Amino acid sequence: MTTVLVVDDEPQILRALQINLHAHGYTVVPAPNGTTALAAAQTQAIDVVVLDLGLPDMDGLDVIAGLRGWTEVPIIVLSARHGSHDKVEALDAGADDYVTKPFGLDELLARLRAATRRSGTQTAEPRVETAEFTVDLANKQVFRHGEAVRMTPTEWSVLELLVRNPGRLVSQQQILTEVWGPAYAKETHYLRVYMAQLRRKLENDPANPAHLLTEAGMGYRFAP
Amino acid sequence: MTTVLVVDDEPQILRALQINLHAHGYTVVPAPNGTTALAAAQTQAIDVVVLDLGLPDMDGLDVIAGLRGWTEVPIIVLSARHGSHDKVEALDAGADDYVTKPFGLDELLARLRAATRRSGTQTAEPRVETAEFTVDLANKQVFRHGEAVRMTPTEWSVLELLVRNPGRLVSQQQILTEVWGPAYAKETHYLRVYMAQLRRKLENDPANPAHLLTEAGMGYRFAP
DNA sequence: GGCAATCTTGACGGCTTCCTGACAGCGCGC
DNA sequence: GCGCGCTGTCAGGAAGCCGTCAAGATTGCC
Repeated sequence: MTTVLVVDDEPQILRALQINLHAHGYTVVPAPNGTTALAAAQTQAIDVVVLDLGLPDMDGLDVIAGLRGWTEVPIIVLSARHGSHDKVEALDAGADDYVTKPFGLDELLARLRAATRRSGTQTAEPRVETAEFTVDLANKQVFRHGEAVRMTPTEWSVLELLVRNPGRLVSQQQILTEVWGPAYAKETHYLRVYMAQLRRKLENDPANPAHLLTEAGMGYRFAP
Repeated sequence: MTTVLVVDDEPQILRALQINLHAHGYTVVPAPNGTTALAAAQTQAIDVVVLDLGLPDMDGLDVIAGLRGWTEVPIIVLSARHGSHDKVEALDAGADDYVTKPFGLDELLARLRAATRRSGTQTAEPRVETAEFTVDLANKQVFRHGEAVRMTPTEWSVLELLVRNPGRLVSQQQILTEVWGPAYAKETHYLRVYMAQLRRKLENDPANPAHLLTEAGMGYRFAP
């Protein structure tokens, strides 16, 4: 099943795309603005993004840049602007395709197929493994030495964010804003508690973690 | 150097594309029809194909199919037909993109860049390398002779600033204001301490640095 | 209401990071 | 040689950060 993140600020278009894409077998994750779109991309497995450039809260180009900062997921831009300058900007920012409104649903579907066909070969597996534990992103399950490990919602959110950025340093701020919300960006104590719990559940030697690493003053890192 | 196979039956368009693409740094392999196009793709290393659907000898869709039989090279279709049916057919046949005539050269170039970015340089990460160490900007990680080197937040900030300006002289003031804040622009002592630490961690001979150079009285320079 | 699971909050010890001061070395002009 | 300005080196202590444990809140469920 292919999951499409659809970003559009007009509710009726969002709804229409949602219905039509769903009817063609896609799982749709709707987002009415850039902020929720970026948040959704971090926490869910997205196969392709359909992005309307005209958003209320931030520039569409910044959404592209935000996504391209850490993921190669195909991005198809929708826009009412026909100017070549706009197309060039979006494509150079990292978009894969640019479709001008009005567009036929057939065409969008074909471009979706083209985009997923390309990335499909290099399939990002929804499963991350280490020597000690396995994280099944799709099913939200964690195994350690073959045995299922129970996670609380918060534990899972933190773990998922780290595992979705393997090898990448994730700042405390980023974890806190993604998991608890922007108002909690300073509550670093939460993180210490939950990192300790995750390590106790997943690491062989919680005091000397092999995969859930802390970089003092910088953030945390998941080492596969 | 990126090589583009341009397939078009109209000599003047073919010639125009050839000149313009060449002017933008591409190597162009021209082909006036489908047969020579397929032959050329077999005998030369092609990075991306620009294909006009209206060919004299065979259907453009068959050219796409012929290429897709053995290669994943990106194909950008040019066509005078605006109908969504044509687009769907071409895309589903294996094309990566579909541009309708008339089109701006800027747009075609942007789509070329998008296509080659996807396929060709998937290893092109924001990484800066020297003979002795590698700085991974995206993951905020530094390797020296293959081994990860831990950086403190301040060390990383200084290093990142220098590495993001390779070969360029960065004044002490600039580093101090960027890393510590404008109020610290005079605290050059901080810099000496941290440059020493960076060199101790990264240089083979910290006393005779090869990459983190001092320009007396001016600032510092990163030499790749 | 009672219970269990989960999330917050507090306290404390240990460790990392940062700042700071003292001193040595180098290049330059006189 | 000598002073001067700039730079590199080292080490210690203060401040802040991190891990740990355990005791309240809060929530959802029976």
